[in-house]
Amino acid sequence: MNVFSHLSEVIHREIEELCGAGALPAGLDLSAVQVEPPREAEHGDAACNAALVLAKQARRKPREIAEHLAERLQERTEIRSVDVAGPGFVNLRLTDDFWWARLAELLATGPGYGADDLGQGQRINVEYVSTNPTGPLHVGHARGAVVGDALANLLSHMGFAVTREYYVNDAGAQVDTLARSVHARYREACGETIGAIPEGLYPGDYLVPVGEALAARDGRRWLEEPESVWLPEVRNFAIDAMMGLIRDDLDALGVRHDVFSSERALVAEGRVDDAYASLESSELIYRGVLEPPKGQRDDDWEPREQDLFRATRFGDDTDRPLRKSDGTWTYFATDIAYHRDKIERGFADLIDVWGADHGGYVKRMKAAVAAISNDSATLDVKICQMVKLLDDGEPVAMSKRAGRFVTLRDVVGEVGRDVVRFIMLTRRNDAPLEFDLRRVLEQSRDNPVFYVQYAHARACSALRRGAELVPETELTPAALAGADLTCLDDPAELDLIRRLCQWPRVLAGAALAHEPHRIAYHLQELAGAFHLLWTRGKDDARLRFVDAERPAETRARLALISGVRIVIAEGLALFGVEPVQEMR
RNA sequence: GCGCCCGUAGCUCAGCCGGAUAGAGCACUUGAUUCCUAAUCAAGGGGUCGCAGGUUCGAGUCCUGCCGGGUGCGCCA
Repeated sequence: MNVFSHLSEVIHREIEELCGAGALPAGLDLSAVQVEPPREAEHGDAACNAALVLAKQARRKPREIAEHLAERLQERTEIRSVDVAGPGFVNLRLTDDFWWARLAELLATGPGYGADDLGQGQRINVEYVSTNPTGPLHVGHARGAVVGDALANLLSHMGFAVTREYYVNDAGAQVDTLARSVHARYREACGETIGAIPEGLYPGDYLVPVGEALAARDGRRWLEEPESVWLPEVRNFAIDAMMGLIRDDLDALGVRHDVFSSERALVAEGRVDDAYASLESSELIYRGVLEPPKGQRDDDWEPREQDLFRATRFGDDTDRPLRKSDGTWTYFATDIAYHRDKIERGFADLIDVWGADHGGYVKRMKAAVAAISNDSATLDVKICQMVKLLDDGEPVAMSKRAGRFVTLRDVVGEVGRDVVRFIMLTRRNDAPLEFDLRRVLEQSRDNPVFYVQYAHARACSALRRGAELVPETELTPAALAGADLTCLDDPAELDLIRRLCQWPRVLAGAALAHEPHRIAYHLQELAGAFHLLWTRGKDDARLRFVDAERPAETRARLALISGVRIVIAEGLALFGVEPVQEMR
């Protein structure tokens, strides 16, 4: 049960009955009525703003509405007390019995607690990573990869039918550059002396084995041919090699996709022409000349008539070109076709996870989605800000131009997949992220990965200990659900139960807002409440989790611990992180 | 010049479609270990929520204008 949804339903019903009884006018709009955990614990277990939001439309004083509502809520058995506070908040305090029943419910559900059917099978497409197939992934890419993957996990957990997608930019000039770079390495592999890699080609060493593999497959046949002959062949070979590299990188991170969509295929199948024709038939394309861009050196600028998409009709700042001067499509044009393709495949909800450098494209892409779907599809773009890589507080130099950048593989090798994944989710996507290679391995309070993992390990440890000292009890969650929990009456214990019971609400909020980082914060708070209780047991023997002299209390406490373990494990699973059983 | 993101404690950041006395960690000061892992916990100080207006019963949150930082700006992707 989502406690807050439950209370919200109860309150909605009570208000409607108040309307029916004439205490309030009929036909009130209750959409703004909310029940949420109050910031201050003294305000109770749940607070409702109904009286404040309804006062105006009901033309009553907030406190008067609150008093009416409080009077009715008082009658309910699960509610211990109701207070009208401040300007008209209705603060609810639930009985201990209610909370114990929720803990039992959590245990009876076991893994999957908090899962819901919010999405009701609604299809949603999450596109992430989508880096150009020109080299290995670096740490910056890891952020988008993890955010997209965790978001997809979360949405799937909450009842959405999620498709995880990677858009392969295998058309355009950059893959030609890739092909030329590989050809240089190929000549090298064939025994030619190539010297320094020419300016404008990719210099990275990762292309050396690709050149060698090409030589091994095709021998010397591309040495004497003109570029126009070898380029398409080498390009295909190189793209395959790069995608293999990228997939391996993603594997190392535990990130997977259901669909890889090829830009080249999209163009070849005429899908861009289709999208163009569709926009044209809606009279959203015209021949026009754009203003020169300001604030940057524009030596080469000359006014030119182009095919322009009326993006300004949909909130963009300027209309956008669809064709380059050589007649080929712009990146934006193929991207429109790609998003149109997603919509035609039956997705009304699209999420794109992009890097910070694409921030300027959000408006035009949203405009395009609105245009091609007649406003029936939504696009949410999650921009992931930069990752600042540090080593014990000192910035780690990264230079893509010199072909020297910290690869994802290096970082995963250094600190492990789980650490990378968790850290990438500890910030809002639009806030920059510091990633300190040294600090994320520290075993201390300020390392969130450790702190949460340690709580899980401690819970496991106590359960192991319980199995030793009270061998006659079964300690599976299902068995513990039947325990007598009434001794869990210490404020710290009840506080922990309440936090566990917020899990469904946290998941729902994170899923609807597309904000997986909220889970990381909740896990940290939960771990904190658990660590606190653990230490309390040192001062106060009555609160110790495992005590062979008192098997009934031990059973109840192990039930609580089992709940903690389940929720932390659930959260980590959504993040794709393996919970640890013990710290070493 | 324009767009987008950000501006909250000394530092790094939360703050959930506006809600009550603005929170956490780090750092600093002090304390807790014969006992389930002290790899932890507790207590304390620390704020004009960038600035100024506005909307509202109520603004860190919404609107407008400034200031500061980041990022991007026809045919590159």
